[in-house]
Amino acid sequence: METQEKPGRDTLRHRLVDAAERRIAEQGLAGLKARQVTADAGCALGALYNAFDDLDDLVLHVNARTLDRLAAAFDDARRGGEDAEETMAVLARTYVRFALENRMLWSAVFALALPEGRSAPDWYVVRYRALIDQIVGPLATLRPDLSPDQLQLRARTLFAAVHGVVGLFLDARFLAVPQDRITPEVAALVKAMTRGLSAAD
Amino acid sequence: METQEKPGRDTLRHRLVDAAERRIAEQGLAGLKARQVTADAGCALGALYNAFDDLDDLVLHVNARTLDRLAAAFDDARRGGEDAEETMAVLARTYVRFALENRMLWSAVFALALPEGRSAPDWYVVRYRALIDQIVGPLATLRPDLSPDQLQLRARTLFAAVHGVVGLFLDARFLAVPQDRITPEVAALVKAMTRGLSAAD
DNA sequence: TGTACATCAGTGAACGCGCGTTCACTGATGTAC
DNA sequence: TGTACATCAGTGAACGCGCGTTCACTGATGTAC
Repeated sequence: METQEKPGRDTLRHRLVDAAERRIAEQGLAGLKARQVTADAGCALGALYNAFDDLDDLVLHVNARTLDRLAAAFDDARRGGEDAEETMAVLARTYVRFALENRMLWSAVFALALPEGRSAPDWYVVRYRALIDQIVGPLATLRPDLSPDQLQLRARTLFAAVHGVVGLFLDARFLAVPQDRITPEVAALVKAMTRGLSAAD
Repeated sequence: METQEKPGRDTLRHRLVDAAERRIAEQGLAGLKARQVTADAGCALGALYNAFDDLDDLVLHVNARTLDRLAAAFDDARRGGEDAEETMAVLARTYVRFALENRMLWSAVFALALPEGRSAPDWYVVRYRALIDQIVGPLATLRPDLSPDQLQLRARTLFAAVHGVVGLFLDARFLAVPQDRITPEVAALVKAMTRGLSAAD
């Protein structure tokens, strides 16, 4: 179903993803409209449906790109840490910075609600899993007591917890929190969660 | 602007909130439509705008009710704990159970996106703050080293972290996690976060 | 080199639908005299 | 007790708009002979 990604930097597909990415970054996922994005990409409305199945499909491609960028940032981050504990700390800081710098794009990753029956395609889910795996690495060092299965789970928990903190602090729905207080809070959270010996479970 | 809540159990306002609550519980926030909810409540479409400013206003009232119910559950929970640590653990379990049993209603609390300029009214925000205050109590006992300001912040972090874990595990967008594994993970998270002496920050 | 034909990305007007909100109107209830 | 009038919750047809998706068509490019 999914066409092989064409190599061309200037294919219509590529231009559409670019345009959609810009649009989402500025207006949020809800601000992405078929007419706008095709105009931005310099093609007709109908061409969108030649290049992609539908709008959701286009959004999935933007999100995949976002996930890839975070994965790349994680790659860099992991090279930065001396030991596992520091690596975890750096990963956390990286996540927070990334989420702050890519607010709209990052929320789009979680805001996209596929219709009832439809679930995200493999090439998409794979990217999310890759992110978790980057956490499993250092976590395994810090928590040698956990089984591989438990590590997978705990890595997700950690990710989700940090995600929750950043997310809730970001949207400012209820009493905004100054941004410079987010990073220390997340640091404390991660440090507590990764402490080996004394930690519960 | 906000009318005094009429006492009557059977006012149209009350019936509309009831109907909206049922609708959201079953179909999610996105499934709430003006026509449906007024039909369910047994009134004409236009009556909705007599009773409430608009649909969002109605949703706010449903959400307020949901927040109140969680607050009530927290009240009970706090009576259950022997010491502060156990109280925190019970609160966490309560939260998880509540979120699982009220999935749609609970996500509606966070999914409601007020239009650009508009922010949640005071009578609404108050309820959210009350929830946080219930956490501050036991947390203060466990972390006497934190200032009131820091406690407020940390309570939010804790809440948001748990929220993130439950939320991400719930929506099953990426690899669903069996429900019975959520509670232990959250327990571990909370225990780690509330450990006093050795904890960071 | 030239001609006929097939292919297919790209076009944009038109379709169709869902849905929030409005507004002129109704009719029951309460008040004044 | 009766009449005239005001009030206001409740009504539902109509408005208006936004927007995703389709589809008959165009025109450039490639292929066969």
